[in-house]
Amino acid sequence: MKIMSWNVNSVRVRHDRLLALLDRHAPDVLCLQELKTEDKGFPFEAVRAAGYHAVTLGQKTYNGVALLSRTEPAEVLRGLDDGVEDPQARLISARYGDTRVVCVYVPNGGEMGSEKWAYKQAWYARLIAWLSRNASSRDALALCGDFNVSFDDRDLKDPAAWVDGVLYHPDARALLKGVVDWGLVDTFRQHQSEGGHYSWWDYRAGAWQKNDGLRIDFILATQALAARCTAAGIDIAERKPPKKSPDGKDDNPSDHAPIWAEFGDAAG
DNA sequence: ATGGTTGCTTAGCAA
Repeated sequence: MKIMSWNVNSVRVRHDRLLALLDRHAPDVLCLQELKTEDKGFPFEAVRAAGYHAVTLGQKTYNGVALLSRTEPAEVLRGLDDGVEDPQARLISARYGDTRVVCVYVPNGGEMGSEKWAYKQAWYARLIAWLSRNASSRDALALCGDFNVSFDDRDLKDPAAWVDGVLYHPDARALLKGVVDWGLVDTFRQHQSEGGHYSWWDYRAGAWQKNDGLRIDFILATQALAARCTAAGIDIAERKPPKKSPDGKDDNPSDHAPIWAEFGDAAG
């Protein structure tokens, strides 16, 4: 089973790239974040024609998440569903066979001390509560998406430049640790211990050209699932800006690269 | 350089 996750940064602008990604990787499940459209703007027909089921939690302008899959999803859950008044579409989950997949777009957090930072802190706490309500760390579960936090110095080109910000402040790292401590393993680090592997490069200031990136997208697995993880990686080629085409038609990449993890079949 | 770029929605916000 190959699980992928991609912050697509507008599913409408990335329509052709999405179909190409499905063709290139043939994932069993693809988690998408930042659809930036309501459900009616999602390309259901094209995805179905490519051989995928799709369940979505869209939102106008911002956020929005989806799960694409070869097999039919079961037990689809939308939103944090905790009684908190919150219009932001940031979580969708479904079960595929024995494995529950959770797709999240964690809030960025703006600046430390801001209202957005408070929302990010609260959202992490609500996510852990959601996990405890809807799953067990003994189950096969993959929590995938854009977590807007890096784990450690290996995950950033320039840790000093980010340590006071919402993506890498010690208080931000503590939020991510809280999720991992619920009972999850970073599948990428099961297979790669070196630094210099990133999943997001700011569009601004030539970050891609300087490889000034951060690894903030993860596929986190419970021990039951992580034990079957045979490989994991990042498709950085998808992030590479293409040569300007002669007709001037934009074919920009998302600012995030897709990430993936492969899992063997469950024993017995 | 309080900068830079992209997307949604149309001048300002979010990332």
